Amino acid sequence: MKLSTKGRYGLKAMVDLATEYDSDGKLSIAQLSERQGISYSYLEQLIALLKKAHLVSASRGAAGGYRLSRPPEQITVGEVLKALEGSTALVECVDTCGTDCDNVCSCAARPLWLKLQQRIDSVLESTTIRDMANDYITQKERNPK
Amino acid sequence: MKLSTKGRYGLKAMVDLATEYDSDGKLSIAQLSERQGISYSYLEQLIALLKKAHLVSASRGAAGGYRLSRPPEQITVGEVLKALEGSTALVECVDTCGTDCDNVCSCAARPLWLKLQQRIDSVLESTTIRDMANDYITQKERNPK
DNA sequence: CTAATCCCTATCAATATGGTATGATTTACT
DNA sequence: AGTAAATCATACCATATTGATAGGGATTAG
Repeated sequence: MKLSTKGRYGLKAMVDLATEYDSDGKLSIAQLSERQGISYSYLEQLIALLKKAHLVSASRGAAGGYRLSRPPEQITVGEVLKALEGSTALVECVDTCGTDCDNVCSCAARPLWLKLQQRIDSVLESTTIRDMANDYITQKERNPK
Repeated sequence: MKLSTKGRYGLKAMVDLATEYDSDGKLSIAQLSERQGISYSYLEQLIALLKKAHLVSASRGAAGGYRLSRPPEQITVGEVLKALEGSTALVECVDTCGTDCDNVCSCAARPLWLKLQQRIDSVLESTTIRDMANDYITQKERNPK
């Protein structure tokens, strides 16, 4: 029940990009990886996932970089995690009902999974990257360095 | 962000045991594995985890088996999952604050993790094995076989 | 005594994770 | 035109986890 670094690193990168959105700035992978202490090549792969999901757009070539393809208040954490991790489902059977599991209908745990998933999704879908960026900025002001 | 079969199988076994609790019955690993279609040896290891956490108690020897060591309404899903998976934390930094991560205090994602974890735990701690067993039974009545 | 059961540990294949490396392509700038 | 900076696309790899199998010992009801 762990969230992998894929989700964590990628989300942090998105928040970082969100702080740059209003000033119309771009961030390169080099900048992002430096600001967050993440390996360049690894981050490259994560950004590729975000790009495939149309959450960021790239400008290639020298002086290129990435920026959010939508305003940060229109990007939910759920979307980001889904792009990075494939799905936010705790258990497969909650989204793809009964493909691989043959006793879904008589599963003792299914009601719990559904309830749990519902609560998780409600948080993920109601929180935007803008919210996180705001939290981040006020946090930084209180505790610089 | 997946829950492994460890947690799923183990939890289902606990619910199975809960249905037997009132009639003071025991269930052997052979019975449990048969009723749920899980490998005997694998289930054995999961039950060992539950035993170590004092959630079930065993009687050894012929005609032995397992039963819950407490009434099912006093066992929360959270306890069970913690015993099986080690922790229910989505991200390490939410319980062991700042042991491995050196920028906890300036992490853009931390407020989100805390909020998310809070919601998850509230479900896990307020749901008992008894609740799940009840759900299971009524579900079975509606849809026998 | 014996069969049934818990108990314990070693092993293993498959997959996911987290990361490195390398080279090709595109493009701004001089 | 040339070059440096950047994205893009793969291939590779070490390690850990997962999900299981196997085998044998210890305990106990009948």
